[in-house]
Amino acid sequence: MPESPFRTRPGRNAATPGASMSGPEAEERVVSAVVEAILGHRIAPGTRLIERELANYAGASRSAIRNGLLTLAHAGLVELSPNKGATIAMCSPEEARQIFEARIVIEASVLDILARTLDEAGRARLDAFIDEEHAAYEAGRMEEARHLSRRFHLLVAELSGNDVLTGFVRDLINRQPLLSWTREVRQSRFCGNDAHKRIVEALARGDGAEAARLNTEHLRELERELRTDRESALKTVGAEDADEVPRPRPG
Amino acid sequence: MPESPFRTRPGRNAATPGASMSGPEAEERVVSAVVEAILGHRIAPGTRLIERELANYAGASRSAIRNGLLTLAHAGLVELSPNKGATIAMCSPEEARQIFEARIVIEASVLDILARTLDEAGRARLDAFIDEEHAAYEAGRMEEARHLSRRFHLLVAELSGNDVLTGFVRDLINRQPLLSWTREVRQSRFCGNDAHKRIVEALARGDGAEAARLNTEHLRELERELRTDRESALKTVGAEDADEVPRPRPG
DNA sequence: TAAGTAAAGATTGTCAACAAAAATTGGAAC
DNA sequence: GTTCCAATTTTTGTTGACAATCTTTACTTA
Repeated sequence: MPESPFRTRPGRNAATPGASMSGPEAEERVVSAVVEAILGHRIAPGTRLIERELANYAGASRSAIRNGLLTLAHAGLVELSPNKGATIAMCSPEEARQIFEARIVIEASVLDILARTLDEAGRARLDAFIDEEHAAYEAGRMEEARHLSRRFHLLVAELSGNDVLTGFVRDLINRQPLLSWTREVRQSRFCGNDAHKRIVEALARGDGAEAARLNTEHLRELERELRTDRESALKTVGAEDADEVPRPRPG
Repeated sequence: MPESPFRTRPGRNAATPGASMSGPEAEERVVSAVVEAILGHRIAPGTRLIERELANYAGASRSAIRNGLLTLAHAGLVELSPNKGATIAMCSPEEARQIFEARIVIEASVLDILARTLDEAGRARLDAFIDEEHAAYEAGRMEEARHLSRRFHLLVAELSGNDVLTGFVRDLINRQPLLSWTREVRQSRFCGNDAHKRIVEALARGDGAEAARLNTEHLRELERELRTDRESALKTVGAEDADEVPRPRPG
């Protein structure tokens, strides 16, 4: 069984390595493995991805890996430089700001659309989702809670019925974990506050402007938290265990 | 000299075929050739792209072509289906609606940002651009005018300083020609009305809301024109010269 | 010790050939 | 004339090998 090419936390692997079967699934396997690893904060930005290692890991040929990396690069999750290879993308503070700005304006538009078109079925899905999210949080299943918290914004986009905007939102959400390279993001206010719930209530009232305002506030708070996390991480960067969290290699 | 793989209008080629040199430029050459051909309405949506033909045309190997097609697929310009190959993407009316909706909301946000941040240099660039656009229109250089007309919306995004949103706008604009498959889009109101000029004026006043409103109106009119073009094209589809405009092949 | 340099190793970029799948062609039956 | 089916051709998918490039290592020199 090939070893995971990602440095992982002890007892937690990036994904189950596939058999050595190849095919179009192999490409997807690599893509989703990398995405999952990024989302789970198991790879740090700047980590170099080596084609051959990924190929062995996924039981695929280098061509499939190459395609997968191209896909990831287009999604902004990895950076490709000619003759140098692929690394997990690193977001500068400025890029992070732009991503948040983009999320704010696009999600505001989506909420505005949704407030006008939300039907009973959609409302029911949102309510059920909020309950599920709350339950995960209450039960202390933090990883799941964080996952659902991200999914909420995607669900809102999906319900708006615009696949194009939904795709943009998905890309932006997937890049979120690149913005902070601390392993464990503070979860306190993630789902503790009922920001999502209040957004849904505004939507149910048909008040798109208020829903957008709440969402904007919510994202701004997230951005603030992230920035403080980032700053504190920079201060203590020398004290961490290099084996657990791979440091970005320059160049 | 290899023949163009695109059916072209007489006396007008998709691009100058490159020498048989290979390399990373080959991939870009194919990508830009296809993009240009789509933008110039020289390939119809649904046209099948055959790897070997593209390879001969661009003087590249199939690998490079394959990467290029993947890039184009990510941008939504071609569709890839396994074992079947690549075709120029076809937009359903619903997709077209979604693309316009996305443009409307994203460009509105961009204009809102820009109204607050536009400086003298930016203002000057916009004015110069408007002049250039007008000049091209007056001189009857229609292809250039159409090109500049699209570039205007991109320039606005660029000036907003948000690369993420700019990328989204670029993708959306590039897909525009897929929405109508008539060869010659009626140009009458494209640059004839001074929609762009009025948008810039609103921006200069710092009135982002008005700029956004004007832009939305502008895009809605474009969408209306496109829809009528599309409908009339559907009526006369049997009467056209099959050699000039390749019909989409089903499957 | 530090800096510079050349060899060795590792990694990516490219290609051509082969295998698998799909599209086309031709012909037979109705 | 139309429909079905098999053989052929075309096209895509995959692999492995080789060349070009970058990175590391080891060594020399100041």
